[in-house]
Amino acid sequence: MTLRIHNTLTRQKEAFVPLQPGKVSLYVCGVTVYDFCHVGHARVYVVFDVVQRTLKKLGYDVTYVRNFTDVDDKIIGRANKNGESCDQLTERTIAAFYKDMDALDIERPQVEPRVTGHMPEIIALVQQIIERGHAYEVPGEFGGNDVYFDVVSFPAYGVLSGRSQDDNQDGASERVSHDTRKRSQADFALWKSAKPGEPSWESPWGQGRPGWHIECSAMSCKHLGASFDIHGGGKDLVFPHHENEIAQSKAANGQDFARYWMHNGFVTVDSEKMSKSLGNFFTIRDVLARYHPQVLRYYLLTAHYIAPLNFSDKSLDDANRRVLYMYEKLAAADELLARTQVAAGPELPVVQKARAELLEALTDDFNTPKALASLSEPLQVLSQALEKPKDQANQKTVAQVRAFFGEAAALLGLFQHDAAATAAEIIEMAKTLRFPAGSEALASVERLIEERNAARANKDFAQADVLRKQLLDLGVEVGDTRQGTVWRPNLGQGDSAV
RNA sequence: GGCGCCAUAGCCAAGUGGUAAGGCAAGCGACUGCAACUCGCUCAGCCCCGGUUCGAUCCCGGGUGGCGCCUCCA
Repeated sequence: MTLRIHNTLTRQKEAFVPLQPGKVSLYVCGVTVYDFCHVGHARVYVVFDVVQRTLKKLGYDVTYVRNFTDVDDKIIGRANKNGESCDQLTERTIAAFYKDMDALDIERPQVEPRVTGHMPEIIALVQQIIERGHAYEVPGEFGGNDVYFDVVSFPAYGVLSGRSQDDNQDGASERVSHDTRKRSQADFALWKSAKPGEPSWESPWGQGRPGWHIECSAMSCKHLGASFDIHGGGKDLVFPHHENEIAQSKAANGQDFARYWMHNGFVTVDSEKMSKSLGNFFTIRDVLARYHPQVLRYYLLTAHYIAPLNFSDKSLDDANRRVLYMYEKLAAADELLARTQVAAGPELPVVQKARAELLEALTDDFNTPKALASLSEPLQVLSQALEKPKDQANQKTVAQVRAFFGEAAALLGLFQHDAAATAAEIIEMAKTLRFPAGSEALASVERLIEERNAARANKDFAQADVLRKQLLDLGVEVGDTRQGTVWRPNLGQGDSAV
């Protein structure tokens, strides 16, 4: 099956042909580790997790590299503010990063390089760029030299972002303070001379540290080679970060750099980009305090990765209901299959169709909304079959659809957990959020339920219905089952804002 | 100012040159003491104006409305 990828470089969907048959090299820009990740970060890494899973499913031997930026102005600033070392800050942040990623079932890349571990490679790369005449030194503020990339010396500058050098001049001249040491205002730092008290490394230009962009050129080259298949990241990295990476890498070795560029759209809040600087962000752990990780993951996959994704309670609540429903159906299937011997047989058309649609969707530029839609029909068939579980044909349907969801799980990173347990977790989260243990709210719900049960026992149904209405007003749905009365919060009517 | 993206039902969201997936919500029916859950059924002429075409939501041009990048940002 042919994989098609929208390539930022050409702004077109192209058939994917790897550099080496059977192998895919993938580099995704990681995070600068000075703070917790927000939902925007979650989206990138969930998206590329699905990319990576799809590539594996297609039989490729995937080398996935995702870096940590652990030297940076913001890290230094935050560490100083906290009164701790940069190392302490970055180590702690990386641990938190893993906790978030693991919760979202994001698989670890094969290589996770850190900038601090690649100084020799970075320095060598900068030297190479200087030697080839694409960078120059200027005196730094506190001794040592800064090294800048000479944009004018590299005519191809702008291929990715579609800007001419004149465009950049115009824009930059209004907002960026002029640095008279730079030959062109578009020139960017490859190496920064150290200021007192900052982490620094010995280099041919004195004590200093790398500029932001050079690290990715150095690390991708080391772990994937000068030329590799796919380079990804958030849309905001197209310019200048990725543009600069291309310039540096090509200037250094003259070879092709990444062949396919993938950029995911932003997570927005009220249609505005979620970002640290705007302050309109929600950390992953903020969200996971209110929604199950599977719900967040599902939600992040409900839009195509290129499109913007507007973050809202309403959307999460929709996802919450749907994911709970799906897990409950899978749990019911598991329960049936655990006590039933189902004979094997030819695969049902509905499963064959769904599998084909799922794969087709993912191989068409990782169309996850379409992929999720492909699960609906088999799920419906499963639900119908579960209505009459003694029917042998239905049992077969349940077994086959359940098995198919196992396959889908591997691709989407959903439904990989025990279904009954996950469904229970989702309900429990909603309960404890709205009716915390020991709270008056919980006590009153339980009191009403008892009263209602007493009324029902006395056949006083009028009173029972009054109490049901009261519970509903509290956001509680009551269900009378053979096992007794159960209740759950009315998902999606929460008053809490994210 | 430069470059670019988006505009599909109440909400979210796919998609195709030939009369629009899926989800949530909603309505109706079944089930139920009544309900919830569940199952079944119902539910869009695709921002506006031109053009190309036998035919456009999908192609081209213009407009309007959102948004992004050009400064750190996933």
